[in-house]
Amino acid sequence: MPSTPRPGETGAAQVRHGLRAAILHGEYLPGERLVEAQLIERFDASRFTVRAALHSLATEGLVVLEHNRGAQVRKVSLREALEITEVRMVLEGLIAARAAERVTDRQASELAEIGVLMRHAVEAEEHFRYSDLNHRLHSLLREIAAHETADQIVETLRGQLVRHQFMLSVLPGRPQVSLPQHERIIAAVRARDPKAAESAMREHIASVFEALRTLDYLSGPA
Amino acid sequence: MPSTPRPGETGAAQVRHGLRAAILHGEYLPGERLVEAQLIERFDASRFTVRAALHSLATEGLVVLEHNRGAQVRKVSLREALEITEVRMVLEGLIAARAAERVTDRQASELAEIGVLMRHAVEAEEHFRYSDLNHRLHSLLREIAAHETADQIVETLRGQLVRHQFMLSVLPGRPQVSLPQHERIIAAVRARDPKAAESAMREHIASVFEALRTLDYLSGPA
DNA sequence: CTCCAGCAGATTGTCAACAATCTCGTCAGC
DNA sequence: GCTGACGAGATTGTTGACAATCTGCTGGAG
Repeated sequence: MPSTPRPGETGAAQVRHGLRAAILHGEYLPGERLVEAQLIERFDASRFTVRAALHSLATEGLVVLEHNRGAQVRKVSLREALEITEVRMVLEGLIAARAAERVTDRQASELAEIGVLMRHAVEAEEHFRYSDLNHRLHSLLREIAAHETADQIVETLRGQLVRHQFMLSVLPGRPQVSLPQHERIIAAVRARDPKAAESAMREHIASVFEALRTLDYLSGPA
Repeated sequence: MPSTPRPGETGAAQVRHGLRAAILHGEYLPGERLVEAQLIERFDASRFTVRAALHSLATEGLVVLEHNRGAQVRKVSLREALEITEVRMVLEGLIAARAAERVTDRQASELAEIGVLMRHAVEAEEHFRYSDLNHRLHSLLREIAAHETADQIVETLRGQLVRHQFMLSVLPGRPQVSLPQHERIIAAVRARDPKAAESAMREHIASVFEALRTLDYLSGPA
């Protein structure tokens, strides 16, 4: 599946999106070399196009380029993952605050609905469903906040974290911890209280931060 | 001055730095087209190299690329400038908090020194000197915090703001407003009080935010 | 006088070939 | 048996030429 070819897009953007998706899906692991010839075959693109995509992803921080040694998927150390999570904490805090200022009645009930579904998912122990709702919640908040700059940075950072976040979602007991946090965020935004929304979001991500740090001891200093 | 040629660097990075510096210095104005042929001559580089640099700066947000229409310096609207300032507010808040946790005695006295020099500069109405010290203060805080992720994002955003910040520094009365704010930040970091440092920094940049917004009415909706 | 089609010049997008560099296996010397 | 130099193969860096597209001008029709 060489990614749906979008007619409106130039080849470079197609390859970039495809490769980005592949890395995010874990098809290429951190540290793995991205050989141009392979990518040319996979995406049926020219070397020029592949090269442009690699450079672009390098600036985005998803791959690293070394002179005369080509590209490889960037390894994100746990220290970096923690830094990224800290940055996400303050940025999503900003987003939550703005969402509380701008939320419409319609959006407020959408939030409420997600909250209810989340509780059901946790009670039924449907972890995948809960993880999906989690994503929808953060996504909806960003949509409500309509803060392009913060939005784009958060999205970029999320890309760099995929592997670590995957590990997190496996941690048992997490949903029970995060559900009330999510509910507090939803309540604060619905109450149109920016400060409460920001601090609820920050506490939530701070708890993710701690969980990530704990994970370090579990997996050891690889 | 085609930028000092660094021997250790590949051509692409040289052109990128040079062009970046040129844009930041205002040699190319927002909206101005960056014609490849001109850049080839200016930096004495190949088209390939110039192209890579443009793509890189595009991902960084300093230029925009349109298909078959080449590159131009990105115009940052006031709305975007305000968004960027908000993001800087929370990120530099995080940096200030971390700086308060990690500051050494030696760094603390460096901060104190900058504070004294700032006061002198304001009293002597040496605006340029104050602006320089301002830069040094924020820079030192980032060094103390040693938060690579936040640091890099802030630096990138600062680049996108150059034009607007230039306008700000011209505003009369600003130093009198910002001096006490700076002093509070320094005091909080020296007291090793993360929360106080964060809120002092946030208040400072929130005030910059308001000043920027005011500027809108002065210059009109161009 | 105004508007639209068509053309020439300029500019960018793409490609294929060549040059430089690195990696890794091999072999001679100690 | 071990160390280090050598070289073939693989991979990336760079260049120049060619194709596609856009922009602004010219000229004719209404």
